[in-house]
Amino acid sequence: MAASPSRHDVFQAIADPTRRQLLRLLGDQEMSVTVISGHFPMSRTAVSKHLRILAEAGLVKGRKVGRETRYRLDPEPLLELKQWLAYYERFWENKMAMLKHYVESGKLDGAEPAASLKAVQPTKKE
Amino acid sequence: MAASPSRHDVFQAIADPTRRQLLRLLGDQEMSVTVISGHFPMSRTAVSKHLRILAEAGLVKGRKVGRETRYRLDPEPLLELKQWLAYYERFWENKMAMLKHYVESGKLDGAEPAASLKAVQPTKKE
DNA sequence: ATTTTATGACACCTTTTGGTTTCATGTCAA
DNA sequence: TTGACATGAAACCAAAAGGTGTCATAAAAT
Repeated sequence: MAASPSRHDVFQAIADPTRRQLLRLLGDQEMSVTVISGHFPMSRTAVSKHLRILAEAGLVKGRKVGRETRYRLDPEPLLELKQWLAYYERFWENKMAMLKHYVESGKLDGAEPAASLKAVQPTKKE
Repeated sequence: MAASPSRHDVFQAIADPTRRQLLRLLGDQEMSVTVISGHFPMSRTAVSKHLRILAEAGLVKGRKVGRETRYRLDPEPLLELKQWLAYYERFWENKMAMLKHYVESGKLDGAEPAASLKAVQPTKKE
């Protein structure tokens, strides 16, 4: 499935639900592959391959302890994601500003703001 | 390629580099499919399918204007990503705390902190 | 020394992805 | 009305993803 090192980036790595679960699991504690596999409804081999992909992305680190390999989370690569996401902050700000405007001008009633966000930017006919 | 509505989530949507470029592009301004395609080295149809996936994830909205469809960014679903990411803040804090400890104990010199983060948690032999 | 356990490497299979080209349809312009 | 343009849908394809089972090997336990 995976061949050359670091063929997977953070974005790909977190795209899979199983791998996101793995990250959650490994944040709490270091665990061996077999123990980790116990938490998933798939084969140990499959889990192992997910771990490999996460490792390629730098999101987990494996450490050999006798005959077992223990994996743990390394959150550092998530910073890239955080930075990528930061770019879009300004758009949220815009949305909030527009929402505020609409609310103040009485075009929106007191409906739950979060649900209203999607409708804030009007689909203006041209 | 895609059949049922909303078969793609945000994590999958942003996993592809082309789609991330699309988001960047559509943040600045609303654009028609043909114009968008001009920015990419692939066929218009291919771009159109990426747009579809982004739309399924709610990240872009399409609006028909005469014979063309103009797409624009909708950053709202990125909030889910932001929340997911927020969970890992505490790990960064831990890392920073550990880094601070190491620096103060003189085990790390004044080397660039960002580059040192990966080495902060020592691979302790058991 | 022998056996069991933990893991990674392989070979293999099916589905999904990302891309292509072609075609049908709706809209705009002459 | 006729023709050009914009787009989405469909059929097709190669490669990657996600899974399986088997096997080889190293370490532990008996």
